[in-house]
Amino acid sequence: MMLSDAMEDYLKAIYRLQSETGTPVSTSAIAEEVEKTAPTVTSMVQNLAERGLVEREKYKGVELTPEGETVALEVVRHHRLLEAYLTEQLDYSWVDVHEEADTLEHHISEEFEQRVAEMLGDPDVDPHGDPIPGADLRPLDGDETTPLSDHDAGDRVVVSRVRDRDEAELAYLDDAGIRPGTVVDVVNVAPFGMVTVRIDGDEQSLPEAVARTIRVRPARADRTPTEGVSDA
Amino acid sequence: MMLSDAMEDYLKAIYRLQSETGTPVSTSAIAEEVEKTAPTVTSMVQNLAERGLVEREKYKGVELTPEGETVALEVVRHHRLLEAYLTEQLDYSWVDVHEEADTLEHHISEEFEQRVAEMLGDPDVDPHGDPIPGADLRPLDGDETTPLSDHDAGDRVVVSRVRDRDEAELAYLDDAGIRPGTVVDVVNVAPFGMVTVRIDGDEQSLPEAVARTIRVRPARADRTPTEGVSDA
DNA sequence: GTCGTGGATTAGACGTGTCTAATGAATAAG
DNA sequence: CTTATTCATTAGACACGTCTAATCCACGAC
Ligand SMILES: [Mn+2]
Ligand SMILES: [Mn+2]
Ligand SMILES: [Mn+2]
Ligand SMILES: [Mn+2]
Repeated sequence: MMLSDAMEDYLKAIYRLQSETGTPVSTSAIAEEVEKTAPTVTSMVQNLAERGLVEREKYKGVELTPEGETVALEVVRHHRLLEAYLTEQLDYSWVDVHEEADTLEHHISEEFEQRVAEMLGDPDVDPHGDPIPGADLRPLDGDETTPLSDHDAGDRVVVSRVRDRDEAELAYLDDAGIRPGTVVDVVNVAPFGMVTVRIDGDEQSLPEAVARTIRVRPARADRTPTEGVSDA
Repeated sequence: MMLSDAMEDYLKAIYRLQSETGTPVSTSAIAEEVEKTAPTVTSMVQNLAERGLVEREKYKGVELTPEGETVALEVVRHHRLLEAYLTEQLDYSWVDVHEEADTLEHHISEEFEQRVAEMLGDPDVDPHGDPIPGADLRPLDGDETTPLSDHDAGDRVVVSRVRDRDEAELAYLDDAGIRPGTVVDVVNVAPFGMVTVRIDGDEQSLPEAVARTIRVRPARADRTPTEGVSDA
């Protein structure tokens, strides 16, 4: 099936929204995600439904079919492999890679995908900590991470993934030394505004808007997998 | 100026045809090069003329303006850098790179171009021996090479460039051990058909259709630049 | 239950790149 | 010169992705 860039972007958007909420996705949510108007989305969604890539209930919402999900996973795989490749092989900063990958994801061949994956040793996360779908395009596991802003003073957590779309935000995080793998101690959570954390001994405060986009997992005490859930 | 992939491809086509013949380019020649119908070409050429990228004389032909040539050179630079990059860094065969580059050339950023060029050490030819325009996009020098088929028995020549668009042909050349830099002794030129050559001691015959697409330069006796024209 | 309102869809339009069919221009052959 | 042939252009159509304006539907407030 020959799909346009636009169609791929809509499928990716629906995929993302669907994974976030678990429920059918609204026209307006898609419109916001792809930065198009609602009627534009309606007509594209009709098109995708005719091709069997989404299931649609009028006035209700839209869901990916298994085929649609596979396409979305392919695009996401391209995107995240490219991000990894650009940072590791071409010396891009993780701040800039998203935009470049967002275009290239639609234009690389299967061969390119394979060679890049091989060159990188089949990585399973991209530079922002987002999981890279495998070549088989099986659905990804559910996300176990929690927003940093949901944690309490005293918690010790490890940064798992950060949002990759906002360059200013990434630059901020980069500067703060926050990236996947960073160990963070939550020092204080003020009711409304700042989250104060300690990183590498330094204390600093993060606006809640930022803390909400940093996804973390519990730091198991000093890397000893004592009470780990299945990790194999 | 925001140009579509299609416009870039037409400009590249006009550029190629113009460098080959030196004269204004006909609608039908462009049509053949881009694999579109003549009316399609006419309308695109009108569009390009309105944008000041080509100079057009109705029923006569079309020529690039300096701005149009600059765009063409940019696309050609992308194409050839990508080909070099794919072969050198991603282990592509020179047989396959053309197609991949033909798409990607329209979708890489200036940053990508720069990083690739840097990574490769600013190469000046691509894997097929075609010159890569510099970052300044100055027009390329004229081509000094001659078709192998124009040579006579007894000539010793060095392969300079081969045609990159025909994968079957490239596979053939690859197999024959013919690539840029290969030293070739012309053993015999039959009036119509074969050109017999010696490469690395082995004699083999090439169909004239192939010999015509292999561009060579004289092998200066054993790499001693005695009677060289200006080479600095 | 009715109704108002917000979100979704339909209607209708436009720009782009492409096509086929019809027409027009340049030129080579007589 | 006139004409036949070839090549280019114009005319008109279509698919696609997008928009704005008009209409429609669902659902929460009453
Ligand atoms: Mn995209
Ligand atoms: Mn990412
Ligand atoms: Mn191209
Ligand atoms: Mn080439």
